[in-house]
Amino acid sequence: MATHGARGRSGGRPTLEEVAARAGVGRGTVSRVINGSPRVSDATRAAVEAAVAELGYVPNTAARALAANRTDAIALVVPEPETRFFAEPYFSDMLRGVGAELADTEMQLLLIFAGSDRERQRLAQYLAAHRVDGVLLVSVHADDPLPDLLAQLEIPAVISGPRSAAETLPSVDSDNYGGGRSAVEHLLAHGRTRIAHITGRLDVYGAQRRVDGYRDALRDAGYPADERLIEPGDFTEEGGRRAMAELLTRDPSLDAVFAGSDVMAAGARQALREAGLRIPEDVALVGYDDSAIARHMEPPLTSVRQPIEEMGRRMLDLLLTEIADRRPAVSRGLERRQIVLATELVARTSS
Amino acid sequence: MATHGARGRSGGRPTLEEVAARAGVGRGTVSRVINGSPRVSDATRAAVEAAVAELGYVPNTAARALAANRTDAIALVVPEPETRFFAEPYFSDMLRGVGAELADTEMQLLLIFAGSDRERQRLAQYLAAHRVDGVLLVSVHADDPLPDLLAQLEIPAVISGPRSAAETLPSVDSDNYGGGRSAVEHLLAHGRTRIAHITGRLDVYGAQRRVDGYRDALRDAGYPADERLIEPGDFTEEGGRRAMAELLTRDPSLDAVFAGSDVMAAGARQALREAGLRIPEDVALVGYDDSAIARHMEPPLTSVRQPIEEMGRRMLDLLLTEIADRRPAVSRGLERRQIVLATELVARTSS
DNA sequence: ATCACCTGTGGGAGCGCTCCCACGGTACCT
DNA sequence: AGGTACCGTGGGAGCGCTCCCACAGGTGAT
Repeated sequence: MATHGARGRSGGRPTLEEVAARAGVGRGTVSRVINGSPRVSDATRAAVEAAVAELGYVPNTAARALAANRTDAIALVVPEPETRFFAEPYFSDMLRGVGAELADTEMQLLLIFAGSDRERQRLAQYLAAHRVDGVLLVSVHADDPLPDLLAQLEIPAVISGPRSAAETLPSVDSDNYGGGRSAVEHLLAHGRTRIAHITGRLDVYGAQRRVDGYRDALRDAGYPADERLIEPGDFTEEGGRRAMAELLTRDPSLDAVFAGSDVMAAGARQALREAGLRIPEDVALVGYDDSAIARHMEPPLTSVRQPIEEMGRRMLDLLLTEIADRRPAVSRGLERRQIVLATELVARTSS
Repeated sequence: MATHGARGRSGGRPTLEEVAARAGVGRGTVSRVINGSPRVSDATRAAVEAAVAELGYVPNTAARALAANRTDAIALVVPEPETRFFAEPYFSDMLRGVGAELADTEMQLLLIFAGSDRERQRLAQYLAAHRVDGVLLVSVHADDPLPDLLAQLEIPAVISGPRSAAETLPSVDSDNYGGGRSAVEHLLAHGRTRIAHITGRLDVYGAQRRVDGYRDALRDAGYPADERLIEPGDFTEEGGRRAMAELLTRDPSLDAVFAGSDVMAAGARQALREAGLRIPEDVALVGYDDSAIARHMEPPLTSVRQPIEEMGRRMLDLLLTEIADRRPAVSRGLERRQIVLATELVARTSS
C-alpha cells in the first residue's frame, strides 16, 4: 500500500517487481507463473495472472536474455543472394514450413541472407554475438565454412541437405537418389531411352545424388550412362536453357530430359521451343521439386515431388530438440539426427 | 596482473570488464571505445582496440539492450500472407532497397508477416515487448489498426504509402496520381481513346490515386471517364484476369487497358489472349511497377516505373532519423516527413 | 596566484530479469 | 514427541552492459 504500488513510475512498462507487488507475491513467484513452472499453487497463479492482465505486463526480452543466456530467436540462413531466394520456390516453401511449425512456439524467426562476402562478414559477427539460439542452414555448398563456424561457436544448427555422406550436423533431406531414379524409371517406362540429365550445382550433395540415381537407373535398365548426355546446370532458369541448348547440339537424338529442378526445366523448355521441338512428342521433360512452376508450365511438368514444407518443419523440430538438449546438461539422446524423407513422382503431360 | 587477468573464467565469452583489465583501463573507457565516443585519447583507444582483438571480444547484445533500452533491430512488417509477399515483386524490391541501405548500419532487419489473425496477434505481442526500435510498414490498408498500435506504443514507424491525404505517420510514396496520368496520356498519344482501367485494391490509397490520375487525364483530354471502363482488381494475377474478362464482356469496343500493377497486367494479358485479342494491335496494355514481369512478358509490357528500391532506402532513412530523434530529447526537426518520388513511364511493345 | 573550465578517465548504480538458496508450513514416518 | 521430506514461496545475487557523476590534471583568463 506504499506509494510505489499501482502502475510503477508513470508511463514506463510495468516490471516483474510491479506485478509481484500488485499480486501480493514475490518476484520469484511471478517469474514462475510467467514461465509456466508447475510449482505454483492454483490460487497464486490466478492472482498473478490477474495482475499481469491488469497491468498489461509484457516481459522484457533483453533482461530475460541477459539473465537466462538465451534469446528465444533462431535464424534461417540462406547462403545465397536475395535474388535467388526469391526466384527459387524451394526457399519460400521451406520458409513456409518453418514458419508454420514455429507458430506454436515463443520463438522468433530471423531470415538472413549471406550471399555476398559482406553479408557473410556481418553474419559471422552476428553469430559471434550469439544473437540467436540456433541456426537453420539451407542450401549449403560443399566447401562452405559456415557449419564449422557454427560448431566452433557451439551454436546448435540443422542443415537442410547434408554436405556429404559423412555429414556430422543434424540434417533433413529428401531421398535425392531415389528421386533421380524414379524420374528416369518413369521416362524408361514411357519408352524413352536417350535420356539426358541437366544437373544442379554439383557442389551441392543432393544434386550429386540425383545424378547417381539417374546413372544407376539407366544402368540397371541396361543403358550404360552416356556421359555426353549429362550437362551441369546451376539451378537457375538461364542455366537450364543453356544446358539444354548444349545438349541438343551435342546429341540431337535425345528423346527425354531429366532436369535437376523445375526452374531449370523451365529453362530447358525454352531451349527446346527455340529448337522447334515439341514437349512431350519430340522430347519428354521431367523436373524436380514439383513447385508451382511445374503446375503452371505449358505443358504441365512431370516432376519429382519433395515434401519441402515438411522438411522445413522437421528441421525446426530437430533444431528445437538440439537447443533444448543443450540447456541442462541432460543425456544427449542418441536418436537419429539425419532424417531422409521420401520423394514421389508426379506425372503430368510433359512426359 | 592478478589471477583474473587473461581470458576470464575458461570458455565463456570475454566481457567488457575483462577487456578493460587487459587494456589496463576502466570499464567506462572500453565502453566509450566500443561505441565510438570521441572523448578518448588515441593511445587509450589503441590499447583498448588491441585488447578487443586479442580477446575476440564481441559485445553482449542483451546486456546492451537492457542497459541502454534499445535493441538495434527494426522490423519490416508486411501485413499480407507470405504467398503474396513472394508473388509480388514490389515486396522483394522494397526489401532489397532496405537491405542495401541497412548494410552500412549496425542494425538488424527482421521480416515479419502479418497476414493471418494469428500472425497479427503474435505481432502485437512482439511489438508490445518492444523487441524492435522501429517499424517499416509496407502496403497498409485503410482500416488497418497497426499504425495506431504503433503510435500508442510510441514505436517509431514509417509507412510505405500514406493511408490517406491526411496521413500523420512519416511516409514514402511514389507519385501515384502522376503515374496514373502518364499511363493514360501515353495511351492517348498512341491514338487510343477507349481506355479501361483495372484498379488495385481500393482500400489502398495509392490505388485510389492512380484511378484519380486516370480519370483526370481522360477528362483533360476531353474524354469524360466512363465508369463502366473501370473495374476493381486486387493486385493479384487472377484478379487481373477476371477483371479483364469482365471488362471485355461489358464493353468489347475498348482499345486499351491500364492495369494498376504488372501482376494484374499479366492476368489481363491472359484474358485478352483467351478472347483472341492481340496486344497491342487490338488492345494496348500498360502496367504499373515496371517489375521483372514487365520485361519478361510477351510482348514486353509498357509500365509505369516506380523507384521501389529507392523508396525502401528512403523509408529506412526516415525511420533511422525518427529513432535517433527520439533518443535524446533533441529538437524534433520539422523537415518533410512525407516523401513523394517521381514515376516514369517505360514504353515497350505492349502499347 | 586564483579561479573557471575544459578533457580524459574510473567506477557506482541500475536496467529487469532468472537462478538458486533458504525458510515456514504441512504431511507422514518412526 | 521428534525427525524427515517435500511443497510453495520470498528475495539476494548476479547476468554484462550504459549512464552519469566525480575527479585529476592541464590550460588559459583574470
